[in-house]
Amino acid sequence: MPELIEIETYRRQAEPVVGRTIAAVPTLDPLGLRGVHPEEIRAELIGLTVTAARRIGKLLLLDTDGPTIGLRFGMTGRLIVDDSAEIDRLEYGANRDDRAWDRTVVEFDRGSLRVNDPRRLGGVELDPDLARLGADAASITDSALASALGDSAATLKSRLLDQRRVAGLGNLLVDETLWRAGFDPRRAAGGLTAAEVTRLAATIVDTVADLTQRGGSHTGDLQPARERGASCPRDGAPLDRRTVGGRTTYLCPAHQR
DNA sequence: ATTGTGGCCTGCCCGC
DNA sequence: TGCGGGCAGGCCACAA
Repeated sequence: MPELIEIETYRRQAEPVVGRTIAAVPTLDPLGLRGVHPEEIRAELIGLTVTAARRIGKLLLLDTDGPTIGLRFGMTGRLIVDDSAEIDRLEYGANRDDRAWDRTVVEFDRGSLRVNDPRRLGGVELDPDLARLGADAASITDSALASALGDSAATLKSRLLDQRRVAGLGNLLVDETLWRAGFDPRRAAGGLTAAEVTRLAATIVDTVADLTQRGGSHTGDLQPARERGASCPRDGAPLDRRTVGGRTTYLCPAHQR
């Protein structure tokens, strides 16, 4: 999916719909509704006026004068507001805008919003439980990261990917951050010293800011080396490709400890 | 409770 | 050119 950086772009894109009223919801993919019947959500949505566009982690929130609308984008979801998309290409996503992949379409009194998601892993939820999300990675503090890592025996990477602990990081951002900070993703999350937690928190914040400026989660320094047989862009050592936290992981055995 | 695994979906890319 | 296999930025249910 788009990670925190892309969802923040979507949030800015969605700002113009604040103040608009939902007139119709012609498309709602049942697959993304967690068992709730499309008609049920449609009935609740029609007539609502959007009051704010927020983001927590990878969750886009549209507040209204009724329930809050939560939009998730899965791995391939893109947001199109008033028929224009700011991100027209996603790493690993399809490069076309096929209307057959529209999973959510909302028509307002003026203009529209749609989620185009070939792989159908995103979804819509009303009044999502925000308590299930950890501190937002873009501004995470030392102490928030320390409590997110806790004394966990799980790997550092899996803990950083766990949205209940730290919200917003996906596979690419975690690999980039750990590579920059020089941590082995397989280390126990609870095994970091206080100084290491401080260094990691700073690297997370800096990396998110840096890649935001560059234009996306896929613009990291490690990214060009995310392929078999590649070498570390920092020290030239052969990169290691393995599964950590259930995800494909690239790491440098020479400088990530 | 915590941690790891498998599966959901579909498009794309590579090699034969 | 066509086909099959492997891959994918997320998340959830489930099992140990």
